[in-house]
Parts: sequence; C-alpha cells; structure tokens
Amino acid sequence: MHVISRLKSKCSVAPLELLEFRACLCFSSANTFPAISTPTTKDPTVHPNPETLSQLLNQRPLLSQLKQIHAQVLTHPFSHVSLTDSLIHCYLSTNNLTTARALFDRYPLPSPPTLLWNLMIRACSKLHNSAESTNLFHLMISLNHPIRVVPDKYTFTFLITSCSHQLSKVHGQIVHGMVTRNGYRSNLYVANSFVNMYCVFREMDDAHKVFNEMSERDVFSWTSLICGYAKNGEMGRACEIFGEMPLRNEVSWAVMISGFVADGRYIEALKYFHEMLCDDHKVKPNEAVIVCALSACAHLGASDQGNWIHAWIDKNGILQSSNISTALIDMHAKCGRIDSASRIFTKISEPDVLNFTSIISGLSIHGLGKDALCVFNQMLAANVKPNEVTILGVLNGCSHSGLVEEGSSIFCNMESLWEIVPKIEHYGCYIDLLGRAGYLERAFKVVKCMPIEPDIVIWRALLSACRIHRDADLGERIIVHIEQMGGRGHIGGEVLLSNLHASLGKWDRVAQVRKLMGERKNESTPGCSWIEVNGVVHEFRVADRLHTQIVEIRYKLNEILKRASLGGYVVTTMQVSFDLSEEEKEQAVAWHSEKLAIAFGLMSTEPGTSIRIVKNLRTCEDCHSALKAVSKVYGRVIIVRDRSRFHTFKEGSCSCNDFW
DNA sequence: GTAGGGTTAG
Repeated sequence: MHVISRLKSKCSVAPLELLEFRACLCFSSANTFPAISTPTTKDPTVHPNPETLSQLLNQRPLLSQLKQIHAQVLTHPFSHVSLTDSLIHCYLSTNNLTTARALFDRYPLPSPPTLLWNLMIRACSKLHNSAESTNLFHLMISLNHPIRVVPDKYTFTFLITSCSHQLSKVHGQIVHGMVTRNGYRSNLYVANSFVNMYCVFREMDDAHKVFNEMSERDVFSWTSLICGYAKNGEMGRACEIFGEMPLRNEVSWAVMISGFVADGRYIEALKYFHEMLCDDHKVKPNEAVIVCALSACAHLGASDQGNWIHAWIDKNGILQSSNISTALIDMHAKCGRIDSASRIFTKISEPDVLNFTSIISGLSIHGLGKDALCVFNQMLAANVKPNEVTILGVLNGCSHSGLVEEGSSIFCNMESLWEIVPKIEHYGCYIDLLGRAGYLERAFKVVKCMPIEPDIVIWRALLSACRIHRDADLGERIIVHIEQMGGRGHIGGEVLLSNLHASLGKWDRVAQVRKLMGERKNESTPGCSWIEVNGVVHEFRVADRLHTQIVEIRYKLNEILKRASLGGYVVTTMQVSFDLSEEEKEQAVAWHSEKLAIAFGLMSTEPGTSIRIVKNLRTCEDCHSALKAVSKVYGRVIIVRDRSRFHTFKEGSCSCNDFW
C-alpha cells in the first residue's frame, strides 16, 4: 500500500538529487557521445531541449554520462514524463535498480504504463531469492483507480522467470492458473518460461506436459527441457530429446556437454564436443562449451585432447578470456603439466581471482605448497581478494607440504583479513593440515570446538591422520563419535566404518553396516581410472568387464603383480571390507581400477616411456605399494593423479613420501 | 521477452 500511495502522490524532485548531479554537458553535433565540459565553461542559463536529451538517452549512455543527463532533466522546468521513461530504461540497463526504482516510485499520475511495470518486474526477477517482482506484480494488478493497468504477455514471461528464480512453486502455480484463464498460455515465450520454471522446480512431468501441449516450439523450448533432464541427473532422457530436436544452437550443445561433465561422464562430454565441431550446421563452440570441454579433459587427465583443444583455441583466434585462461590453467595442471599452467598464468597481464585460484590449486595438488604460498602472497600484494576456493587451494598446498604454521595463520585470519567465514570445507582442510603433520590432539580439539557440527568428512580426515600416525586410541574415540551420528553418517561414513571393522576382523559389524547401506539403497562412488593412449581415453572400473581387451589385460595384470612381488610388493588387504577369505580379498584388490589401467598402460606403450593415470578416488594402500614396485621392476615413471594429489612413482618410491 | 558455464577439503 505504501508504494501505491506514493504512486498516487504528486511527483516531486528531491533537492538532494539536484545537488548530486552538478556536472553539465557540452553539446556537439557529432554522432559520438558529447564530451563533458569543465566546470569553468558551465553556463546554467543554457538548457538543452527535451528532444536533445531524449536523443542522448537513446544512445545508451554510460552511467557517468547518464547521471549528467539526469541532472539536466531535473533542472528543467518542462514536464519530463517521456524522459523519465527513458531514464528508467537507461538506469535498468546499467544495472542501477535502486535509482530506477526511485524514479518509478515517483512516477507522475495516473500510473506508469504497462511497459515500465514490465521492465521493473524483469529487473527484479533477476534478483534471486527476492519476492520483489511478485510484490510489484501484485501492486500492478491491485491498481484500479484512476486507471487500471493490464498485464500482458511480457509481464507474464518475466513473472514466471521470477518464480523460477525465487524457487516459489506456490507463486508459479498461481501464475499458471491466471495465464490459463487469460489465454496467454498459447504464447511461445510464456510457454517456454513455464517449461523452464517446472524444470527448475524439478517437476519434469509438468515441464514435459507443458512442452507436449505447445502448438509451436523453438530452440528455447527444446533446450530448456533438455537442461531440465540434465540437471535432474537424467542424461539418458536428455540425449533422446537432443536427438529429436530439429535445430540446435550453441546453448543446446553447452547444456549437453555441461550435463555430462556434471554427471562425471567426461568421455561422453568430449565426444559431444567433437561432434559439435563436425556438425554440418556449423554451430561454433562458445566460451561455456570450451570451458566445459577443458574441464572434461582436466577430470580425465586427457593430456593429448586437452592440448588439442588448446591449439584449437589459438588457431581459431579465440580470445583467452578470464574463464578460458582459468580453464586452461586447470587443465594443464591436472594433466600433470604444471609448467605449462604456470606459463599461461604468467602471460596474463592482470590476473583475477579465478586465475590466481586455479594456479594456486594446481601448484597444491603437485605438492608444491611453497610455490602455492608464494603465488598467494603475490595475489595479496596485487590487491586481489581471495575467495573461499582460493583459501581451500592454499590450505591444501600447506597440508601436503607440512607448512603447519603458514596454513594455521591463513585459516585463523581468513575472516578478519578477507571476510571469508570458514565453512566446513575449510575446517576439513585445517584438520587435515594438523592431523597430517602429527598434531592429532590439536586437530581433535578443533573438531570439538568448531561452530559447525562436524560431518563425516571431518571425522574421516582425523581418522586418516590416525592411520598415518598409527594412533589406535584416538581412532577408537573417533569411531564412537561417528556411531553417535547414527543415520547422519552418510554413505562415506558407512564405508569407512565398515573398512575399519573389517581391518579389525569384526565381520559381524561389517555385515551390519553393509546391510544398512543396502537398505538405504545408497551406492558409494565406484572407483574409476582413466588412461590416455594415443589420444584415446580408456576407462576402467573396479572389477571391470567392459573393456574390449579385458581378458588380455587381466592376464597381463597377473604377470605384473607376480613380478612386482619379486620387487618387494606384498599384498595389503586391510582396506577390503567384505567378509572374504584372504585369497578372495587379494583378488578384490587386484581388480582395483588403477591396477587395470596400469596393466593396459604397460601393454600399450613403449618400454621406458612414462605412464599417466587419473583416478576419481584416493589410491588405496595396496595400489600405492604395487605401483612403487612396478615403477622399479619395469623401469617406468608412473604419474598418478588421485582425488587428493599427484603421485610420481619412480624407482620404487613415490613423490608423496607415502603421505596422502 | 524465454534456455547454458569451472576452479573446491577428504
């Protein structure tokens, strides 16, 4: 009601606003925007006419210029309703919602036209988790004196989008009812907005229903629906619809490729990227597509393909924007080429927070904590404010390099120095830092005092430290805490618990936990390794039977393990949690995905060349010791990137010094 | 006017 009353009151100009805009314009006949005069040339008696001001406003002025025009409008004696419309338009297009809203609220009687209401509703719809646009809509339809403003198809398009951003199902349903009654339902834009809204709400049946009922569809309708399925984890469905759609544009491809990346299906993401390049319709990959493709290479450690995309970017003259250079740094670092990553970074004249973060995280996973700290300090010196990911990256670096004091100082001061409130991830990192360095009790104390309730990840970091430093007593105390979590100890905790019981030979407890896991229908992430040979990425899963050469690979693996045992490798079965005989347990670890990948690597590469493998989980103790022996017996350098960091196996030892 | 983006502890 407050706004309505303000709308009904006479428009007045606040004197403060007059004071605010002191500058004036020097008018030229040129088409370009007029230069600003100096205060000495200012002549208050000369006023530009409303037509000139209107023309200037139509030239999409920058904010500083806009303020000057606004000042001129305010000093004028003439009525300036049409200029107010233009001013609101310009303020909205320069993202100055507050000023636009102030002008809108003081709009002269009887009311702003529908167009302006629409613009305001659209601007407010971009604010996430804000009900401002629905409030405005409510005001709009409440007005009936002296004039009634009627919403149109544009109003509903923006309003529906706003419901998606607000995640307000209730409002969405009400609007759907209104639209059905007033007939705008058949409008393409309105219907597209509904498809998208139901996708955002994960109501795929409703989204598909609206889609099916549309008499006319365009690339937006199809892409929105595909995006809905992709975000809902239904990539199979997304693929089917993508196959059926009559015309695809770069966004349709981006939705598919990013969907595969989000789903961990990196090989398919790259397959689609190459299909896109071969597509007859000549849709060019845009920044989103390139970033996603590079991310897929980074996840897979697909060095050749990553290099190929990098060369393609250069060849096609694609500007290395901040996002692309960030993705390139990440890709090179994760493919094991930290030098290339650093070279890209040093070429950036003014690196932003994303560029800094990717190089810092890259150095950290390579175990180069001191370098990561050094770049972090450079970043601070350049007045680039770190974000929460930057802090995670640098803490991770400190953790893997044993830089306890440096890491502690960053963790303890992150809130006061950079206004970053530590999240559970930061606590996880800090506890890992302390635990890894052997400060177990100190780490335990942090867990007990932290303001966020510790989750299973935190306990697992502590337990991992107990394993490294062989502290069984603390381990037992931690298990008590995990057990107290009950159902909140999600799947990761249950796997861990089951592994622990298994290592203590408590098979009845293992069975209990496993049964619980089965009942909840939770599945732990399956172990998966990738190896790229001649530009082709081969994927291996635990106890894989999918690879075409699997029989040969298994035969080779048996031979490798036998030779490795001559080189000092002894099977460690501690982490196998099933109630199996020792022989069966040996078989279970023998089929871990990284072992299959190394067997394939030794089969298909020249003697003496190095082998690169990427694994989605952390390497188990058995695989780690097997790879050390293999590197010695076969005289190969084996580089494994696991979930935590890079391991370079050479002549029987590993660059992580068995701390991972 | 309506659809799309990565870097992240263990």
